[in-house]
Formats: sequence, structure tokens, C-alpha cells
Amino acid sequence: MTLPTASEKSRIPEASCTSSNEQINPFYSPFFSNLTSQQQQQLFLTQLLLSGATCPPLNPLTNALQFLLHNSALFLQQQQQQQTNFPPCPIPPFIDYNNKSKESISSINLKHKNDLNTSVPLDCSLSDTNEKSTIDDDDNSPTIATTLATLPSNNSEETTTVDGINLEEIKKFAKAFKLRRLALGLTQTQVGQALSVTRGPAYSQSAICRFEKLDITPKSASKIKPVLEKWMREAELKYGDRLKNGPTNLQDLVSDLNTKKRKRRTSFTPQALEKLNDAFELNTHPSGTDMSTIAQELNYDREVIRVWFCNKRQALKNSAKKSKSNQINDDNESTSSSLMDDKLSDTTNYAKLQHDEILS
DNA sequence: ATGCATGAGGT
DNA sequence: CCTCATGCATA
Repeated sequence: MTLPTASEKSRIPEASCTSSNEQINPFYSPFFSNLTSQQQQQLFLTQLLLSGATCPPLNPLTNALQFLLHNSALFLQQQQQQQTNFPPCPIPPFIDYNNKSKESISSINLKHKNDLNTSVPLDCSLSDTNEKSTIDDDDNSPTIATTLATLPSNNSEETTTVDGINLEEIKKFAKAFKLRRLALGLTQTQVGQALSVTRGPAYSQSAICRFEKLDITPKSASKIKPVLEKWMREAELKYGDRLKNGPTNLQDLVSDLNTKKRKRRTSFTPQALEKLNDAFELNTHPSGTDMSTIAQELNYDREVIRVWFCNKRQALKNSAKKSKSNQINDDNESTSSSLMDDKLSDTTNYAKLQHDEILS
């Protein structure tokens, strides 16, 4: 049999975060010339974001026009990169904003009075089950509704909960968050950049992407959730009055440039991947000597091979968790989780391997 | 969106 | 050396 691969995962087409090709303000070119294209892009996006260029026009009509002109290209570009079965531009930003329940907006304001200047609470205890997410999705989206409807009543006690984490809650928020983000015309990258500039923990585009598609463990999801919630809250307000947004602190970003270089990402040949996958099916925890052998055979660094196995295990584990949480209702044990139970959760085996390693 | 890399915390 | 959470880089 074969293990689940990336290509086999179901994928929901959604907004890509491909960079825009907009021109860089000449004013900043001295800075940009020393940066990589990626860094340039990120810097630029930060500038764009902080300057308020992407703010939805909650204020004057002129702002609305400016906003449209400035961002329509970007927004359209994003939409056009959608896969075929994704409806184009589902939510016009303005209309959506006004249509969003007054309840959500008012609750945002109420909440804001209380924690305007507090730091992000990092507790994962999810006490917000009662306090509800401020950006609650008022729609009864078929997917969620269906999911909820199909949940068995006999298991309702723990169906939506894994390790004390309410999966439904997170799922719901992830969906709402994505909708809001798209409605604001923001990419995952932009949100990530915005987070990195504001106080509190930041998350990258990757993290946001994984959160939105729930390609993360419940634990991390519950950690990221409050951060995104808070950002969303403040974003709504900030867009309301963006005057207070001053110039960016370029220094912070530039100073990061002196950090050491990251190893170039290894690209395995299909043949190598085939062999690696074969080896993985036989043994998810090859011994040190095993990995050395594999590394020699395939002519890759031993360390690279080791990391590959680590990542492979992690991927398998996460996908198993996901499928578990997605099919709580049907009581059949999935093949993937049984594989995981057999090979990954066998700590005895792992300990034994380590022991053998020491002896040899 | 996803694959490989990194680093923290554990054994 | 491992797992786990994350991020950079890239397909």
C-alpha cells in the first residue's frame, strides 16, 4: 500500500498569496536594492498595509474610490488565480462589511474598550467558548451546517473536542476569518506581515494558510486563534481610523537581514523520493546506520535524510489527526490512523531502536 | 499550498 | 536522536 501523499489530499481551492507585481515606491529603492526579492516584497507589502492603502473605506466616499482604484487590480489578480470551481469575488468588501451582523461590529467595539492596550492572551484554555468569537460567522454555511447536522447525538459529549479543544469552534472561526480576510482584500502574506509589525506573537503566511485550512494540530490552532481574533478586531478598528498609522519601522525589518543564511532547501529527485517512501513504509524510524546507508545510496546528506524522516512522520501524524477529527461521526477506524498507531505511536519500538543504536 | 529546515524542549 | 510548532523557500 501507499502512504497518503500531498497529491492525494483533498484540496480546497482558495485565494493564493502570490505576490503582486506592483511597483515599489522609488523613495524606498535605496533600501530595497540590498534586499532579496522576497524581502522586498514583504517590505513593500508592509508599507502598503501600514500606509492604509488597503484599508476598506469605512469613511468618506473618496476613500472608497481610492481604495477601489488602488486595490482592484490586486484583488482581481487574486481572484483570477482561484481555481475553476471557486466562485469569483464572492463578497464585495463594502457590501459585505455592511451586511455583516451589526451584532458582530458592536461586540467588537464593546470588547475593544476593555482590552485596547492589553497584550495578546496566549492561554489556550479556550475560555472563549462562552465569550464567543467576536467575528462570529452569522451565516449557516452548508459545510458547517452539514457537519453539525451529521454529528451523532450519542457522542455529542466529545465529538467536537480533542484534548479539551473545541474543534468545531476553531473550524468555525477559521472559516469566518478567511471570509473576513478576503472581504478586506488581504492576502495571507499581508496579514502575516501586519502581525509581525504589531505587538504580540506573529505568524507567517504559512501558519495562516495552515490555520485556515486547518492543516495543523488542534493545539496549535487554539494557540493561533486568539492572535488572529485579536488582529481581526484591531484591523476592523484600524481601518476605521487609519490616521494614527505612522511610517513603518524599517529598521526592524532591515536589521533582520544580518541573520545567518538558511540552508538551501533540498529538492529530492522523484527516484529518491520513491526510495525514501519505500523505506518509510518499511520502517518509519530507521536507525542511524540505516539512515547513513540510505543517504549513501541516494547520495544525499545524512542529516537531510534524517530531517526527511522527521518531516514525514510529522506529516503522517498530522494528517491522521485531521482525518480523525473530520470523521468523528463515522465510527470506522481509518486506515491511516491504524498505520500511525502501528508505526508511530509505538514508543516501545522507538525506545528499542534507540537502545539498539547505542549498543551498535 | 506545501516541502524541507530550524530550534526548543525531551528522552 | 526524537517530536512539535513554525517559518523560509519554492513548486
